[in-house]
Amino acid sequence: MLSQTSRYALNALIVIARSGGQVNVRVIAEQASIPPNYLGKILHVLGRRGLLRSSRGVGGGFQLARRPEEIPLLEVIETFEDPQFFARCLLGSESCPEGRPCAAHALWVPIVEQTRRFFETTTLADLLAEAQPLAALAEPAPLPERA
Amino acid sequence: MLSQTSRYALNALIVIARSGGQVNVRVIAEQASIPPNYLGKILHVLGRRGLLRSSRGVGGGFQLARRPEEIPLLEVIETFEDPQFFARCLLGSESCPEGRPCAAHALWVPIVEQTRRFFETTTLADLLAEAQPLAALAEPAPLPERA
DNA sequence: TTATATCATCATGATAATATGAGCTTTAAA
DNA sequence: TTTAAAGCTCATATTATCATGATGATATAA
Repeated sequence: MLSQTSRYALNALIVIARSGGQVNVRVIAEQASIPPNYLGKILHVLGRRGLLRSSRGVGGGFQLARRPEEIPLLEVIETFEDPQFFARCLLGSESCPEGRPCAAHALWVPIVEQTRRFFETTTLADLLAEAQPLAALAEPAPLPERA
Repeated sequence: MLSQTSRYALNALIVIARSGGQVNVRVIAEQASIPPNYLGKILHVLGRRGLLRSSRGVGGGFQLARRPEEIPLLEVIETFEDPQFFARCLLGSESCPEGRPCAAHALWVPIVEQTRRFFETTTLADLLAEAQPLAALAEPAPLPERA
């Protein structure tokens, strides 16, 4: 459904949000199991998109540019997926032109709309709410400070 | 959402179903705007899967192995997509292991389930029902016989 | 002011999906 | 029995995605 890149971005944002402050690429890469070099590029793009702020030098890293409740998943996904991601119909190679829909159009539209609405209304905060109980199960100290 | 290959397969099946009988690769490729060589390979796979029957030699071609009402879209899609297509969760690179779901799991499952159900319950016949009125609009003779 | 940690950027490689082309095999018709 | 139509199969090309590595720029701290 989503590209590997979008999944990396979402997982990285969860790690950053959970840290509550600034984290560097190496730490994010470790915690989210993402190749560090590739992650650097992804975070840079999220920065240009206005979702992250970065600072360089000793003690630098990335932090959220907004509160998690103000980051809908749709905004993350749009950054890395084809802009036609939700416009594209089931059978067509492009979006169905208005007034000349593909064979599956009427049947497919409700599914796409519901999916789009999910990404529009679900925010990073919702993922955190789901994720934290699990982290608590897995690790003794859910929010350890890092050097 | 779907790969190009799956979309080609669905569109090809629609053309074959509409013909009502046997059609050769060249004709299907023209009507569905699919590269003929690539289409040949796709149809061959659909044949091995039991969705199509083929016959060679002069006057040969492909035809449906079952009635359109008995061909759920899911069966076509499973032929070309990753088997994990519907098991894969939003954030995970694999399906969420039982008892250790990813951060988005509980939120995402209803969306996936609805989508899966769509592909399970929608058949080729449903696509034909959608497609035919459009063909009638576009062409004077909706179901021309072909040599 | 020097050293080091860190993000920024560019160039390159690996892999999978998509697509093409050529020759082989089977079948039906002349 | 010959011929040609058509699917079958394999080898190769193209493209986008995913990923790595090396170097440059910048900020902090000693």
